[in-house]
Amino acid sequence: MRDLYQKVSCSLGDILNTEYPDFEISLPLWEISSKEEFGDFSTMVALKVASKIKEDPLEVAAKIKEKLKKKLPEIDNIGILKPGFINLFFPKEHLISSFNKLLREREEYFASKKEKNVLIEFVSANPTGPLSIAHGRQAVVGDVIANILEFSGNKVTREYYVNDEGRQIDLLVESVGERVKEIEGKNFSLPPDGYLGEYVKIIAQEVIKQKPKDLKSFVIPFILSWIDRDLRDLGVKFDTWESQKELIDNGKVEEAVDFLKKKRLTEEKEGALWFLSTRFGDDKDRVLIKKDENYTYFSSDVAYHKYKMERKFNKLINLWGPDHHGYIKRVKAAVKALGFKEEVLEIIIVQLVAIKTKQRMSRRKGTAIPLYDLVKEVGADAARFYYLMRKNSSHLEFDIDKAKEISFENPLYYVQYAHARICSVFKKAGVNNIQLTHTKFLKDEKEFLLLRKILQLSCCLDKAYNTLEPVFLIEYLKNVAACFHKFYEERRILDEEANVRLARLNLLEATRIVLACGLNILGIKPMEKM
RNA sequence: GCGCCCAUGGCCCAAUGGAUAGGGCAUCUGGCUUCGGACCAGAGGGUUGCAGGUUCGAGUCCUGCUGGGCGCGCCA
Repeated sequence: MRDLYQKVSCSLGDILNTEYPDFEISLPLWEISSKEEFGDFSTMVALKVASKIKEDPLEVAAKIKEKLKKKLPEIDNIGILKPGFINLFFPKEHLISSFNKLLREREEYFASKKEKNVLIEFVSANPTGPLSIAHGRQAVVGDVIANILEFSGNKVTREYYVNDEGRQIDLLVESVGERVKEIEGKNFSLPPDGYLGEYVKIIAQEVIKQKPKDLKSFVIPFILSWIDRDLRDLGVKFDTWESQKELIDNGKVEEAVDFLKKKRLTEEKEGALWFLSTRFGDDKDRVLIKKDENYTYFSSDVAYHKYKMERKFNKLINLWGPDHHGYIKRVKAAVKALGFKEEVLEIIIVQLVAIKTKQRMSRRKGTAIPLYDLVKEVGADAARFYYLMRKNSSHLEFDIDKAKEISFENPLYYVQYAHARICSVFKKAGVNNIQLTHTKFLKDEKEFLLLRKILQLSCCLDKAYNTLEPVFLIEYLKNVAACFHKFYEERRILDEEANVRLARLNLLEATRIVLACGLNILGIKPMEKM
């Protein structure tokens, strides 16, 4: 389907270039038809062109159709509908040959070879406590974006940036210290903005047990081990953990600041050192070194991004929470000032998880809902699927009191059920490996409905890849499952005569491959029974 | 005060300025002596927050209003 899609896109692009050179082409030209009666692919370029040149859309569509017919003689059915849509119907032989290829190559059929070296940084929550369910979304979305990139042939490094330096860390360590005193029965007083969560007491107990020499260098790794464990329980594993403290200790921050200084992009004023970020599109200049001679968080971030670039990645992706929205301009400014191309860095804002409770989630106040509670309650797979059900930019409603319903009503099980049903049919049929013949015995319209649907996976993956939105894969898998369940209800498989039976078993196997492929990319294990 | 985002059936969400505004949950009605009923088929439910405007065409774009969320540190 992918090769067909590309061919069809090129043909249409050529026609537009020669017939309507003034028309600016915006991709994608074709989209998967929203309804079966609209064929395999639809386009509304005729409408766009017509509005630009003030002609009748239907006439433009007719003209384009004639040109398309000449370029694509193998496609016998091209339709035009009401306002000016052009719809393509692929002949069955095309679908059958794609079907054969799919069965031969299996998941590989949908893979591609982009061969970029990508760094994706996500979660990066301060090590000041266990991860919350809000971080869970960042973790799963980042992980699945990484999977999508990997499946498309890129080399991907998953990185967690550890903010192990600064005021929040000091506050937490101080809070632990006071809790230690409390447990030991001494006088204690929590700092004004100290951390109030119960976990602080757990750490304090651990401190008493292990009696570390230095509190800070004990507490942070301890919390990081929690974070790592919670992420693994969710099925997310990082390749590298970059420490902010190490960037400072290794002189990388100093180096980055000096670099900007030498380029005369800094200025001393009011006792502080400022980066002239307004020269690169920022709203105001930013402090690099504070009056008290300490580096700001921003200055280590400049160094961090410099260090990212130096590691020879051709694409950097950052996943941030919406609270960092105002931070984008200054980091992009820094990237430009450091002499790198701005487009290399892509920043995705993943919205927070909205909680249906009166109280606001705060880790410091100890009111955040821990990620491990959710995973314990519903399991990693259901949590992952649920997290991916909205676009990155959409708020995700999350009612923790309904966590059990999340697992029971999770559409994941609709998809898993389709996979398990297919496995069950194979078990009943008593076949282990399917022969790749008999695909030519697919004749029934119901069969082709399902076949068309499963072949769309490559287009769906392209869309998810281009937009970095895993939600399209979720929607697609729900769609495939629905299509399969319907087919299963309408047509028998095992009690048909031999040729049809084998053809349908092949169709089921292809459907199973598609479902498994999609689920694997989502980091979810397909179930053979449930 | 400045800036950003959101408002779509009872609830949660879809819909690159384009095809009859779609789907899930909930409600109601049907469907297993037959490959798994965690399924399928069907029904009801909408003036897309309000008022204008732009055009062949507006849920989508512009202006104003109402109601909600968030960001605006030499915090991290």
